[in-house]
Formats: sequence, C-alpha cells, structure tokens
Amino acid sequence: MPRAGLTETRVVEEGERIADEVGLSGLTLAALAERLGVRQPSLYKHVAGTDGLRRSIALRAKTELAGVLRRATVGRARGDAISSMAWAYRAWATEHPGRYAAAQRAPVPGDLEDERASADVVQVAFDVMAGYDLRDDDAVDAIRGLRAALHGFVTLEAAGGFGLPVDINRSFDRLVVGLATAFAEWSDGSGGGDR
Amino acid sequence: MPRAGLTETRVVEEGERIADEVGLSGLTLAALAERLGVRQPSLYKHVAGTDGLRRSIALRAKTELAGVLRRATVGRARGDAISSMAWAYRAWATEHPGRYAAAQRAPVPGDLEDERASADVVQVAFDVMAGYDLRDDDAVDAIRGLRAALHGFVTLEAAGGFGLPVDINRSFDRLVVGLATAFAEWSDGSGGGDR
DNA sequence: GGTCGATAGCTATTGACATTAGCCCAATGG
DNA sequence: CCATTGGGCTAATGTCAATAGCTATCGACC
Repeated sequence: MPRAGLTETRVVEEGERIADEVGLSGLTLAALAERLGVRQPSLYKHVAGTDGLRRSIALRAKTELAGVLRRATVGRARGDAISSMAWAYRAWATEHPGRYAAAQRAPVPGDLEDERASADVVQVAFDVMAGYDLRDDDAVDAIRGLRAALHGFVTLEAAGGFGLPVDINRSFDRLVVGLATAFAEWSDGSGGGDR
Repeated sequence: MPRAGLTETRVVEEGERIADEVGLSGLTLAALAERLGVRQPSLYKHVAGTDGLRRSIALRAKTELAGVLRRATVGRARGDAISSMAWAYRAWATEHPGRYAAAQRAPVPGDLEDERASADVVQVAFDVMAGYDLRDDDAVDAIRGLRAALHGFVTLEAAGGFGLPVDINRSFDRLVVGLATAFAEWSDGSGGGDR
C-alpha cells in the first residue's frame, strides 16, 4: 500500500478548498480525508484535529488578507485608500467565504503566531488612518467602525441578508464613502478626542 | 411514569436559555433534553429536530428584536432615533447572544412566517429613514449600511475582536453618530439617487 | 545493497449527537 | 368505563471526532 504523500500544507490547502466550496461548517475531517484519498484518523498525523485545522486555515487567511489589503493601499491616501481597501476586503471575503469565516475567530490568548497574524490585518488599517491624522484612540475608533461596517456588510451579503433587488455595489460604495467622510471630519478638530 | 408536561413553547424557551448561556453552537438536543428531564427523542414530539428548534428561536428573536427597536424609536426622530435604535440593538444582542445569533439566518424562501418576522425588523429602520426624507433606494442603502455596521460591531464585540483597551462604548457612539451624519447629508440633495 | 529508526497511514474502538421506528401508557372525552 | 389521542419511552442506525496501537514504507546511514 503506497503512501499518499500528505503534508500539513497539502491537508490545509485542501481544507481551504472545501471550506470555500461548502462553507466552514461543511469542513469535516471525514470529507477532507475522502478528498485526499485517505482515512480520517490519518489526518491526525498532519493537523491537530478539527481545531488545529481551523486554526491553520485562519492563520493563513489572516496573513493573505493582510497582504491583499496592504497591496490595495499602496500609493493611495485618505478616502482613496479607504475605498480601495474596502473593495479589496469585500472582494477577498466574497471569493473565499470559508477562509474568511475561519479568519473571524479571535486568537486564543497566548497564541503568539495567531496574535501576530491578527495584528497584521489591523496594522494596515492603522497605517491608513495615520493618513487622516487619526492617532491613538481616534484611530482605534475609526478602525473599529470600519471593521464593523465591512465585516457586517460582507457577512450579511453572504448570508443572503440583502433581499431587496437594489444594487448592492452602490450600497457598499455609499457606506464606505460615508465612513471615510466621517473620519475626515474627526481629524480636523471638530470631534476630536474629548467627549 | 408521570408525564413531563412539555409544550413547544417550553421546549423552545429552554432552548433559548441554553443558546444564550453557552452559545448557539452549544445548543444540542441532548443538552436540551437533559435540562427538561426527558430523553432526546421525546423532543421530536414538540419541535422538528435541530432545524425546527433553531427556526423557532430565530422567529421569536426577530419578533422580539423588532419590538425592542420599535419601542426605542417612538417619540424620536432623525439622529436621535438612530442612536436610540442602535443602542437598543446592541444591548439586546449583547444580553441575548444565542438568540441574536439564531436570528441571523435568512428565512428559507417561501417560509412566509419567517419572512414576515424578518421584514418587521427592517420595517423599523425604514420608518426611521423616512424621517430623514430617505426613500426607496436611498433608504435601502442607508438601512444596509446601518445594519452592516450594527451587526458587524456586535459580532466583533461578542467574538472578542476588539482587543485593545479603548472604551468600546465611545467607539460605538462615534460610529453611529458618523453614520447618522452621513445619512443626513444624503437627504439634502448632495448625494441623491443618481450615480 | 542491506539494515534500522522514524513515521505515515491503517484498523478498531469509543463517545457525542441527530434522527427514525415502533411501543406503551397516561390523559381526556364521550 | 372504554376508546382514542398523543406524550414519552426504548432500540437502532448513521455521521463525525478522536484515541490507541499496529504495520509497513521511506530515507539515512553503514
């Protein structure tokens, strides 16, 4: 009986494919093993069970997303950077729904590698906010707002929560532009850090 | 052997409690049966399996949430109404995380009761937007943006996605006010329905 | 080329959970 | 008092995760 030649990378990548095709909840070790031509328990030689597999997918997804966002912002500033980043975020999430869902789990405290990957995503947004002269708490507020809006939009869209036959791209654009405008107003003194 | 005296309502309410206590994913028929002092298969006399139970919880959650939001908006208008509704939304979601999660599933097409309950929630937001003179597509854009922001914020908060030690209430307030301001600008001609 | 150790993949087993089939007895109404 | 309804039960099946322990393959090294 010849070996299947699995590696952790091959297992995780096939898991990503399943997650994107049938949703994260449809990613089972049974389905994964079948796709790899192997019996379920064999997977434990390469990944630490369901939890380990999901963590690996999350880690890679966060890293990839951070790169996508970073590339979307180079050479752009302020509202231009925010819009570009927002569209890149939505596009990636839409194209990779399973990976995106996996990336939502917050790292378990003490998991330095995961904490690092999560921070990388946030760092892109931080850098964009610096272009607005938003710093410290103001930047945190803006990032939280932007993340919430993007994550909520993408999630609702994926769940079919936008039932009405109205152009979704237009809704998204107006939301992003509206937020960018709000951030711009925060930065010029009117609604600064005191409340 | 005396009867347990279950009804559909009792079963669903206990299910809601479990979901809020341990999360929607922790709501199993096994756990529910144990809490009710009954064997698993007995539950099938009252609810249609896991799917039916979750649907019932979702239905009740949507109805309750719609009522909460409605009460938060009476006697208020424009930004005041939006803020009040937003805070009520977040408070309810935070206090009832399991029910809130259950309410996120979109109704299966043709499930009129569920479609009705879902529409009730949206209707509250529609009525608020009418106070901004936002109608039709403009109102849809605004509602999608608001829903996305609220849902995203609440979800990220519940998942522990806001790691930094910065006041979350303040971040939420600024997001809501920022959106309300953006909506106000949409309504006075500057960014109307053409794009 | 032969040997040996590490380990990939296997079978077998256990345990949680969902679900269906079919039984029996309790409650209710005539 | 009896008949019907239906609530709760046991038994059984299927899916999936996970662990234990075996075997044989592969690569390193002599």
